[in-house]
Amino acid sequence: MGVTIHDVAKAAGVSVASASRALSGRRKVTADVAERVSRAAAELGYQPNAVAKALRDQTTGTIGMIVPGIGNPFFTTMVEAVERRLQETGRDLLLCSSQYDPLIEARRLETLLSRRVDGLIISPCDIEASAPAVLSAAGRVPLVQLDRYIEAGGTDWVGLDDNAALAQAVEHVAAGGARTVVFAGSRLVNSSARLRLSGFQLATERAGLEARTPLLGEFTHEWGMQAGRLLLGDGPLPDAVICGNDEIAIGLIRALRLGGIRVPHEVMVVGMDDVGHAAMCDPPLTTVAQPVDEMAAEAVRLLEQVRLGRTRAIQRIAIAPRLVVRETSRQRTEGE
Amino acid sequence: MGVTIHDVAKAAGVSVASASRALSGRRKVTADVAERVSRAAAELGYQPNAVAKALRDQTTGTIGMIVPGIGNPFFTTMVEAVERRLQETGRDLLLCSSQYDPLIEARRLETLLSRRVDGLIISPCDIEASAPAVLSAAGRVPLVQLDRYIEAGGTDWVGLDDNAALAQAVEHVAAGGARTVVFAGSRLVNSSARLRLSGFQLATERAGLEARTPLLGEFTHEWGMQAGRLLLGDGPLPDAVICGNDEIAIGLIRALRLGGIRVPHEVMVVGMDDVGHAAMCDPPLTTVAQPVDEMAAEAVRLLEQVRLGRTRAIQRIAIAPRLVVRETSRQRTEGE
DNA sequence: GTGAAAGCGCTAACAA
DNA sequence: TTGTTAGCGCTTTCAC
Repeated sequence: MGVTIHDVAKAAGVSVASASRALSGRRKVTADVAERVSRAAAELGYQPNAVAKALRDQTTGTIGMIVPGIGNPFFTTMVEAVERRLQETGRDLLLCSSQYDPLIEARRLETLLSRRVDGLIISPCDIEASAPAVLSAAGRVPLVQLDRYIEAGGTDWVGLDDNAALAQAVEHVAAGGARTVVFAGSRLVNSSARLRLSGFQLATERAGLEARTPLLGEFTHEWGMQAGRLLLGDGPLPDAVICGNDEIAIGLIRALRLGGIRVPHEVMVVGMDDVGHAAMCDPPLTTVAQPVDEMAAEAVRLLEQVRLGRTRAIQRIAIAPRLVVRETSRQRTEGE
Repeated sequence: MGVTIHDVAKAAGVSVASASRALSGRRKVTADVAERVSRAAAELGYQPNAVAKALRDQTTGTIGMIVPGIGNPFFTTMVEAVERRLQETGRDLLLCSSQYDPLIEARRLETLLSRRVDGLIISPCDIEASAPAVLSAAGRVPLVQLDRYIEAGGTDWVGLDDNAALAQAVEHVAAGGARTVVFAGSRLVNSSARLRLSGFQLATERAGLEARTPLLGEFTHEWGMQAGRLLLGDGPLPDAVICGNDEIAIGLIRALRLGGIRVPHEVMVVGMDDVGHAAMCDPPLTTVAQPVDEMAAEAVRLLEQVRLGRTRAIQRIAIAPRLVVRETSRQRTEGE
């Protein structure tokens, strides 16, 4: 480490100012200077110091991202999409996991801020407890919430149109002949959980289906299995189960099959997200896909807008989902 | 943004030096000064500028990590483990994906270096093409390879003891009564692929099993399915299939079952890694677990050692795997 | 078109 | 113990 622009300037026989100009190419220099500087830089193996540049420019070219957990394939997919998007404009991603803990989340927010990230993309882990730290951060740097959000509002948000997603799922099973249907989701500690449940209720009402008491636990495979067992032990099965995410759906199907129930013949199951192993499980899972790339693109675009200093209203962008019909939901033929 | 240590000093009525000392607590100041400074800082909402500190200290408290793809659950698990580990010493992770492309990888390496990361953890995507960039980076900053590595050697490495892993898998199916066995892995473009194949060959030889021609493709579910179909269409099935990772195993099992073959009754299948859905697939997958947390810890520890300036020999740390017997490999009872 | 110099925010010498 | 100051590496006025 350690060849600076001074070394390059000296080797090229010019001032540091000229070296800087030549290297950046943003100001005119004579061809001769340009040539000498670029050769000197190459020979010395000069590599600009981004830290010094950041201090000088008051911008780091870095975006911070905080997700509840990197283990969850949904967030992983999001991270990947955001990273790709940032690459296109030469920026880097500072990634943190809050490990589903608002305290850790607040701490990570602090360090990201102290590292002077140019913007923040966050999926807050708790709809209430995350609010103070998120709002305070939003006051200091462009911030957009992605997927999950805090109740308080006050910052931009990009996510799924959960109402539309649940409507698609419910209408799909209704069209397949379902009359009774239950929702297996997560306890209402985050916005996704709440939105999906209320979207489900809205949709079943509109479709005239009988909605049983929802099963609320975690967004995990384990909870899916438990929910399946609950269903098995509790009277007649519903015609269909709509799940809060794919993991729950896969666990639930497994429990059902272990209980001797055939999917979709006896119970239809629909997941949500379409990440990870949804397409590969057995049978392949019907689910509602989140347009992850679009969401990432929107989030980055929003960050940009604020950065350009435009004063603008707070934006909430809900992106339309796409139903992916695979094999866990069979369209029953007429009269069957 | 924008309250600096100067503002704090002025508000507290002391010099910036005293403010700095009081804030860091690393040098003696009178109780009075300490008190006034910390109150001023709190009132102004002072937040130290990590960029300036980094420039001054010539250290950023940041570790760069490059993995081939964030979509792969194995790398995700690794990233998570490393992130957790770094947290413990107050450092942050700058995460990049090379997208399995040596060119992108080299570029990411450059920008990480220019951001002056204190160390680099990388899983090079290509055993040969990744070498120049990795070696050049290793010359500028502490670097450890994790999991995959480049052929050239010359840097520290932490990974799985692949020979031991394959030995465990092979001995397990041999003990279960297998006589003929085939390996379904990835083409030999990275070190993991090579090591696992050679480990397999060694182990089958030692165990006196008949090893059929290996099936080499990608580390993906799709390739697993294709390999399964290949097996189905090609004469008598082997007694067991050892797979290069869990994704391949899950795909292969699916293809086999679609072909009417029962697992493990007709063919035993063993995966490798034990991340993602291995435990949750149907039937649950017997696999060889990578001790991811330990590997992450070792990698971070190695970085530390170099940082402390100890001159030391290049280290290669192979960590022992752990066989996880689930249901895709049945121990056949004696005389069956 | 080029060079000298200021300054981004911070900490550690060095003096007092 | 405290204050003054230099300097980390860079870019950009401001003169020439």
